[in-house]
Amino acid sequence: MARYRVGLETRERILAATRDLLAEGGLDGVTLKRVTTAAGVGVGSFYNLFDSKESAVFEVVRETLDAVDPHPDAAGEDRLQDLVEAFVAFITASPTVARIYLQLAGLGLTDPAIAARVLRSHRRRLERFAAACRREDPTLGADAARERAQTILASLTGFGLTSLIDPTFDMAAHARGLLAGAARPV
Amino acid sequence: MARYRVGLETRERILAATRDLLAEGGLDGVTLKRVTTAAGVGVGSFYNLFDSKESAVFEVVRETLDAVDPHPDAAGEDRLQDLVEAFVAFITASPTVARIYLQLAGLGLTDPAIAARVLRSHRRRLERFAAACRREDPTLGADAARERAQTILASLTGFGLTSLIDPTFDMAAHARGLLAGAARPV
DNA sequence: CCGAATCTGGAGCGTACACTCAAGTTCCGC
DNA sequence: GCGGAACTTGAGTGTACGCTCCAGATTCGG
Repeated sequence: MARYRVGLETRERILAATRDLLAEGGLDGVTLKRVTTAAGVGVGSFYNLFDSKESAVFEVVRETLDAVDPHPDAAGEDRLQDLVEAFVAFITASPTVARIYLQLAGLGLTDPAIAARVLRSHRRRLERFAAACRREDPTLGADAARERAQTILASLTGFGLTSLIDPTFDMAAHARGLLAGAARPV
Repeated sequence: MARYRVGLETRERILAATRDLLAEGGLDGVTLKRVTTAAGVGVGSFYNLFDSKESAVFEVVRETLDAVDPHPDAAGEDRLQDLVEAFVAFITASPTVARIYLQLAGLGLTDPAIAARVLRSHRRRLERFAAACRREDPTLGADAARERAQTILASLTGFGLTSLIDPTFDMAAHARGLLAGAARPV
């Protein structure tokens, strides 16, 4: 939608404002008025550059999701430990954005298009975890690796959620325990 | 607020309507108009019996949370396995209500009063899990038992969340694996 | 430097929502 | 069966929201 240079810059300012508001007050904190005010932009300009409020929010979330994966180009080489640590860092470093991810993930979400994208992102990460599992233990079959990856990723998600609920929960420590447990044979 | 018999009955009808709407369309599906229409009650009556929409919703969630705990009077006797199975049943049997719980739990929640109640409910369940852990392995210290309980409960939460995101995720199977892992010495 | 495409702003639209209020009705202890 | 508290009602209030519209300004290829 943006063709001229000014348009692209405005777009960036809007995304930055959306990101800030998201981090500050969660999904409910993002309203059109606040976004446009924070970006110093008219409402009309917003709709010249985005289809809807939701599309701007989703773009920010997508960027955040992509950012969590460490050097995705070298996905074929990362170790399980790196993936786990990256996930922990994602949750602990930017809890509000993580909260938004979990919120979008399946909770109160009515838009099936967004739900589908979240699921796709989840599956992609799952495959990456599974590959790392196989690399860690080459004797593992494809199915067994996927099972283990599912367990680890689901637990990690739960750890993240718990750390948002209960500030005393030490996510990093539990994640380490998870890794130790996963290394042991079942 | 309700003293007369009619008042108590109306209150029950409102709660039932709220419960249905919650299960049907999530938090967003609950509006004052829908609740009062479904309950066959005027808006004014609602506010004669509840402080706010939120308080009615929270009461339903609280009841649901209480319902998940098996025979809470005999809390001193239940086995870890029972607690885990009850949690799994809670998620799989009423996914929409479970979704609402997770939503309230920390995601997009701005009301600190409700956040505090969710945390309290979480802590209560945590203590129960910890006690069951100690009963299962009496050599466990209080702190070690609480750690283990935290791991199990957080993983369970993650399993529940994942099963809401990804329909192919088999929560019951992973919960069994969790139990087996917890029984093994670390 | 022209003009068509792009960008800008913000008043205003329609809608949905939670909640109030005042007037009338029912309940129930005495 | 009296009286006051509890209950009921729904039109109305205020507010917030996402989004449209469009006239005028700006950009930039030719």
